[in-house]
Amino acid sequence: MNIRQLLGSKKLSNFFWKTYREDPQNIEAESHKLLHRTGFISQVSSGIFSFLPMGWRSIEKIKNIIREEMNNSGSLEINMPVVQPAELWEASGRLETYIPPLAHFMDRRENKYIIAPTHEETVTDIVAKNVNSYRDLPFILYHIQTKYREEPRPRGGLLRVREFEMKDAYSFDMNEEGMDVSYKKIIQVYKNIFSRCATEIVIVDADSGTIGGKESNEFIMLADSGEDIILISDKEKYSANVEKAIFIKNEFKQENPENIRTIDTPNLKTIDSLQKELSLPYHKFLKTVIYNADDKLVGCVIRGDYKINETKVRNYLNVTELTPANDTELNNAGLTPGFISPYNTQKIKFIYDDSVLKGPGNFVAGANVIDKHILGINISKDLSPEIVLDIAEAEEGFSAIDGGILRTKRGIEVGHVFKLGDVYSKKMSATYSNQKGEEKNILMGCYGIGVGRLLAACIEANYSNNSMNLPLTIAPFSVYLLALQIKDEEVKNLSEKLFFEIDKLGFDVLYDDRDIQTGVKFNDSDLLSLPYRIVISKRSIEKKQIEIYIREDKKTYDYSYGELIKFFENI
RNA sequence: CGGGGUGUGGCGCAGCGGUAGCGCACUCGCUUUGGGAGCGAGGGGUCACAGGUUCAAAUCCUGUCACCCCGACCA
Repeated sequence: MNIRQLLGSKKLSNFFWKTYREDPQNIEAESHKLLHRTGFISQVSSGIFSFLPMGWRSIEKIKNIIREEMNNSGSLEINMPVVQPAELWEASGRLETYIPPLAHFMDRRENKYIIAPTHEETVTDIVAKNVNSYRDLPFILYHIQTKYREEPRPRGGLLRVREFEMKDAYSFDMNEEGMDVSYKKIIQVYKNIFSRCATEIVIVDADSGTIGGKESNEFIMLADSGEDIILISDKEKYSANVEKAIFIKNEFKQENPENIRTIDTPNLKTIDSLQKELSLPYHKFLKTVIYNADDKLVGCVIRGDYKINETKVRNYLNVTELTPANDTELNNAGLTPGFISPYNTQKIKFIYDDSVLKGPGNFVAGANVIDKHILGINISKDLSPEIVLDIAEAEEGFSAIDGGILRTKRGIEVGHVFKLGDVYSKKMSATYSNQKGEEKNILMGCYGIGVGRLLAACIEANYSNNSMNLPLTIAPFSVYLLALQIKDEEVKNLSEKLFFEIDKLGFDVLYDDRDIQTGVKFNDSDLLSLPYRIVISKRSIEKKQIEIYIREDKKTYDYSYGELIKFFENI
């Protein structure tokens, strides 16, 4: 390749690149603003974006890092289709249960096709058709493919979209031990990937949601703009998504059973107002919330010093819809909104949080009569709960199971791994014969990274005013070679010579050879904020010094030509 | 799906009953050019859409749609 061709796709006079001076109207997320202003993306519709040449270079760099690390781990790249027959999803049982509902279309012959939101079904089908023996196991397959999910609310530019590229990997093992090995292997791969993208991540215990399976971990990049809330123990041995987090509940001395008495509590419908009125601590109250769970009413009872974690309730009940019941539903069930209690309420199934058994024993609860509460309800004497489990939500300051104190942080979920076990292999007959010739279910794990979201998250983590500051590994280019007075032959020659030399050393150089205002070039360079910026002008030729700005140092240096080349040789 | 906000040239905005304007961007010319230039000359918009009120609608009314933000839900 000669220098002209090499320059072709790397000089701005030839590049399809448009930057914007102002933020687009309405948008909030900094990564979204910057992705737009630096011409990385172009919005097609809500949650659906095109990548432009500059943005696509970063995406490709991220994908290459992912590929290298996955391949190094021995995983094998494949490719699975986006369009899939509905039968595949019928086999796993997710055709009707997937949330949000699967996007689909009918072909000319009225056959139903799914636009895939994920690929467990497809990969399990491949394995069911092609694996027979324990000799074929274990292995890990992955691909980087487009997903489409009908998000209720796309947001934050690339942070939450409807169509996106995901790297999804799937492990196949003979037994639990093997599955654990694969799971740990991918966790290490993910650590490598994120550290190469220069993002600091926290690994947390997570809920497995629609995907299913038992154990699950999320990779969270800490950022105030993130939509996930996580809890980290200050002893740093425990961290979890709030959906999943457990904690040590306060215990109180068990009291002797009291007699029940009803009191007037006009308009005191909340624990807050009652607590003030009665001058009793929060843990003396029972909080009862009635939910509509897939059109059936279920009651949840928890001690007043805790809140209900709806994800935990949903998982226990194995339902898809769980919303607090409205007043009409409550009245129809003979309940009095604001004064509900499990006492003498037979029609409804109640789930108790285990906090109710940790003292003090006697509680204040609603009387199921308007403007009345009951004092002295004893948990074992009067209620004798049958279903007792953990349905409490962890909060800032609670005691962690490692002996530390839980702290709340916000973050962006950039990766998620699941131990699926035989959830899919059982339903889709992905089996193998073991050494004894017995047919066994293959145990699976699945592992995802959202590519575009990772880019947005890196920007959220690194941006400063009007600058993306992407790390060297994923910035669209490494060096911004800014030539001033480009019409000057000496400037042009020096610039091209330098371009070629640095390019040969393995750095992507973006050559700004545009014959436009100096200020525009500097501002574009600041927006893109590549790790290195070199300025060539008549001045450099006169002084025989070349100016380089090193972002990491936030400093400008003057080097001779030789020194500059040496500098890049030593990086 | 609830709550809020915004829709006017490519982008950001003003106009809020009398038939469309500003800045930037774009095209041409000259000058300038190490921090989003100056002067001059141009091109570009059925004012989101559909009804309605009015002599007259970007402007008022009704409805719809799109986008953004908060929540719900979700990887």
